[in-house]
Amino acid sequence: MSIKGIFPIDKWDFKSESVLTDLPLDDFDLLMANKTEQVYKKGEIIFREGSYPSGIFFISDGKVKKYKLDKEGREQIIYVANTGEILGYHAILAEERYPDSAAAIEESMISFIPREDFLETLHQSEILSRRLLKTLSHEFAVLANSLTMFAQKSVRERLALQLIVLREKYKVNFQPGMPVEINMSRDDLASLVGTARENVVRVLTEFKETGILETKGRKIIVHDVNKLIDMANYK
Amino acid sequence: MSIKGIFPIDKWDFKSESVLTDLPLDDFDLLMANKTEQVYKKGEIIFREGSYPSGIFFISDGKVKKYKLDKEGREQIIYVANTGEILGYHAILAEERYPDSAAAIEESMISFIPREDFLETLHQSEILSRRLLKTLSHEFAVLANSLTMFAQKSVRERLALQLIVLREKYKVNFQPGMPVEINMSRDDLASLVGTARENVVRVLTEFKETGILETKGRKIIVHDVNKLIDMANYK
DNA sequence: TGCAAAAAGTGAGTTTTATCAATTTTTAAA
DNA sequence: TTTAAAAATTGATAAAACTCACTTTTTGCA
Repeated sequence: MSIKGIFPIDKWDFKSESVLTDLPLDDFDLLMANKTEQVYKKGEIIFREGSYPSGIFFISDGKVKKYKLDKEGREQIIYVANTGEILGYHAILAEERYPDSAAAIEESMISFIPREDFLETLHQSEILSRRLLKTLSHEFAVLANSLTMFAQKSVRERLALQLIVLREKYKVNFQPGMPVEINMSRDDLASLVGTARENVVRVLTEFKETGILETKGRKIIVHDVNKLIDMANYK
Repeated sequence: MSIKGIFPIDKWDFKSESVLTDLPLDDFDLLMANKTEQVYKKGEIIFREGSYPSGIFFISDGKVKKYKLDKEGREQIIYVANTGEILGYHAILAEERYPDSAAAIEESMISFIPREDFLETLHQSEILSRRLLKTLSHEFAVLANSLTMFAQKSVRERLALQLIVLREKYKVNFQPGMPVEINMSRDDLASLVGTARENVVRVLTEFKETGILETKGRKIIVHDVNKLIDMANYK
């Protein structure tokens, strides 16, 4: 059985991939006219909170964390964006500075589309505009879920929940029964779950002892998603 | 000095009032053609999470909490919407069910605009579409802030922060130096701050003892916003 | 206006989470 | 492969937050 039958994964995923796929050719060409592509190494910053947006980014391949730093420098991950998703459109559409920072969490291939091209395409294309409205509205639901999770769930429940979500994001050429390796540093995991690294490690140890998962070095392999769903205590 | 000089209140406010104000007359008329107006008493539910959206709502006067219930029935307030703001558009634009519930937290006058009228106006009006994109993108920034607050701030800091924000929302015919009465139940405050009622009461007592605020029955009057900003420990 | 119900407030004990100080393991570069 | 640096892990203690049981105050309605 797919995860969708047992867990509402949609409610934890932005789905911004669907914004650009199968856009009418005219719109797509206009948008991509001046795109430039670049490799970002693990840890490299794509844009910084508070700076002025110069365009949007498309993840051809890789994973990117969207995060905020508080004044003590503590990082909070808002969302992990995957291959096919776009970044940086919020700031341009809101006519504000970037509300968060973005950095690659693994080596990633990312295209840059200049602000003017994005806005011009948006002006021309009702489909793009409609899709952005749809995606942004869906994002509202996702963030409302995350917010509620942070406000109401324990560290153990939050980690269980995020592992379920991460497992989906780390699927590549997945076949049922195949193991999925979640390859994320404990620090990133901690800042995704909103706790200290030590607590993540302790709960992971607990999950290992109950047979929910296994670790190989930093990699996490989930053996029992159902138990994880139980641990998350999520409707 | 206005609050804007000392605290970034914009980052905590959706600003959805700006969506409908001064819309071109044609668009506005089309949108309002079949609107119906209704009074909601304190506590009355406007829509429920998980149900299908039949239209959008406009708050002519009053205040509305947007919230989610977990499976134990514990409530988490996502946002407090004020006079002039609109509600319920996320679900329609995302083509999903309502991601949260909405209920009046004081007697409110609210207009209902049918889904079809909203969508037709959106189709006709590039301005409406642009404004929604702008508002939704701004909301992303607000929710990212809230999420980070829940993940990183203590109960005391969160309560201080929310009191600063609530004080702005409860301003009516405000003149500098005038007292602002925040009239919200301790239960609602607790579910806004993401803690138990008892903790809200304890921190409020502490704030009273340090002269930050005063209470009159359930009403809270903030005397020293600057100290509150200090307590919130917010950049 | 009085009164019952609801809401607010208090205290004590327990659980959860954070913090600090280490040690061990893993990673990646030479 | 070796090895130094980075990352992960463990343990102990302190601080924060939660829960339960209860008392007091406020509210809104008869």
